[in-house]
Amino acid sequence: MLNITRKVEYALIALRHMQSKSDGSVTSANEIAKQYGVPRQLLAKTLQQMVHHNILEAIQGPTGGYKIVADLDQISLKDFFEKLEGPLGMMDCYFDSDCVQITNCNIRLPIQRINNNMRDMFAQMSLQEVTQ
Amino acid sequence: MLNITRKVEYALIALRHMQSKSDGSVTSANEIAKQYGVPRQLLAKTLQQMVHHNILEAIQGPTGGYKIVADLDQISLKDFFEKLEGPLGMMDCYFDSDCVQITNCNIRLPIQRINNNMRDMFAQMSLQEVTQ
DNA sequence: TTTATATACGATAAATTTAGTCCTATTTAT
DNA sequence: ATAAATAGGACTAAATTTATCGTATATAAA
Repeated sequence: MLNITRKVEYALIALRHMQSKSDGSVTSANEIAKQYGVPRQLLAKTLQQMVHHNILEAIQGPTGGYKIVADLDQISLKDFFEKLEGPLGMMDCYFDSDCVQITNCNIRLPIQRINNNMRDMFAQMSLQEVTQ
Repeated sequence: MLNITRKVEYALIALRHMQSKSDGSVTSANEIAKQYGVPRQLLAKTLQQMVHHNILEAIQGPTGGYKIVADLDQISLKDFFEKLEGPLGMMDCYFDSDCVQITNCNIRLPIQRINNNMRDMFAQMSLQEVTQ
């Protein structure tokens, strides 16, 4: 329960790996996939998503790859999770609200309280704290 | 991401409903199912699970039902979640460990750190705080 | 003592979500 | 040209979650 997804897992593995390398250097999806035994295509998509969110930069062509361009200290874990997986919350009714029960639901507020606590916690942790 | 399950949701709805009633009174699965539009059988199983964990007591036969017997102040949200859904954690590798990558996984410790923070948070919230 | 209405619970099916693959296009260093 | 990389849409597979089915047992009340 409350698991993180593979996508987040692969993203963290990749970031951590890249951080261990010298600053200018570039890492291909293949390199990470091989070293950590992770599916290449799925990993690539995740890396591309991070490019999209300005966490990584992509260099194309052979000898290409990815490198970190964001300051991971400035990215909260909450933002990171949400960039990769969308809204972070314990119940969907706060986001899509196609819940028909909404009028006589007696736990909206209680759950929202849990939600806020969890979001606050992840908002206070930086990505750097996790990948360093 | 990081959603709670329906089971937990239904359990919270049920507890909250029961708390709003007078102390000796009994609530049937049917009553809750109808009032909140949740599937009766699944709800019933959840209630039975709570009986098993000494949160509720079941009274059988017609006029039977369930009532709260535990002190919800004394049950942490962490324990509650784990009673219903098993170990609370962001990655399974801490529980089943059939992960072949374990030796060259570079994020075990970082994730464990997140894990612990999350578990601590839920350990500090009581079930009563949520259902009151 | 029959009936109706509960809980109890194993087995299974349906639905949803997550994970992974396939395929093709584009970029670019050699 | 070629090979090795990113980019990304479409699709399939697997896993998990959610819901249902069916049957047994308990018991209050007619």
